[in-house]
Amino acid sequence: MHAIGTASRLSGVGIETIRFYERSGVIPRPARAANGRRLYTDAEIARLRFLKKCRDLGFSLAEARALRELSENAGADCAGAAALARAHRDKVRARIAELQRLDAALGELMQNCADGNAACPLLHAIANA
Amino acid sequence: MHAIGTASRLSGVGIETIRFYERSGVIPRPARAANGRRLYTDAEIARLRFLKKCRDLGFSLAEARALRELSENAGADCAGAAALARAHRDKVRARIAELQRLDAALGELMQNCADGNAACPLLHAIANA
DNA sequence: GTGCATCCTGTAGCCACCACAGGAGCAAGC
DNA sequence: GCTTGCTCCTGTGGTGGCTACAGGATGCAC
Repeated sequence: MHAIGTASRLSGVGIETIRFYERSGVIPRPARAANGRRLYTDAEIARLRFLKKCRDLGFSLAEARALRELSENAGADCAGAAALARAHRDKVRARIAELQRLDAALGELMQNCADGNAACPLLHAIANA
Repeated sequence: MHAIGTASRLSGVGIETIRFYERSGVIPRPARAANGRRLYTDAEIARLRFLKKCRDLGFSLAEARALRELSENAGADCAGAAALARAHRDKVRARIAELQRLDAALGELMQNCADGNAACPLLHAIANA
């Protein structure tokens, strides 16, 4: 059984974040020592590590929670997990495409700026597009 | 002078968003009619359109506000605007690179899932990476 | 005068945390 | 035994950029 600081260090999830996960029901309430301090088992720390990896992969907290539940159920629903991951990858790709459009638009706007014009073409373009 | 609904329609900025911009000081408080309703000049509506375009280009509200101030000052500081835009484009590109890494990682994780394995390789990979 | 659209203020919710304030406990060194 | 410094506790408020009400007042067309 480990204190919250140790759990944080071992899982990579911040102390405040662990307490936030508990408050919002993402993880169950852990055991408490006689002095009221939280105590975490190795399994609970593994759960936190799992959540951290999901968040690092860009899954929302709700998705991360769903994946954790899928992984902890006997059998580990592979199809469900793959569907979640596919949907998430599609969102990531859509966002990439959107940002690439932005990148191109910004490039165009900045292009004429390098010419040392007196009136800024960038600001003018934004104002009058 | 136009009511807020007209200003919203002409600028593309939502009514609640216009009031939010006012509350947070992004735009100055407009004139009021005798009955207390907000009245917007054409210049103020143009300002809203400018902000909208900046937001559509992915600038933060603070950056949008800075650009607006640059554009309204006499002379329209081109170098300042270009610097803001460059910094923003760099952030956009960094985000694209990050998302592309995520895309690749997700692809790898999903790869073995299609094989119809009993134990889900995706969930296993997240749990034990 | 009746209905509907529009406007007003103020507050709360979204996401995923992060940063306190103000206090309590605990272990080590002197 | 006392101080120092670390960790922990609860509770609250802030971030960004809106969005969605509640509960009321007004305006305008029929």
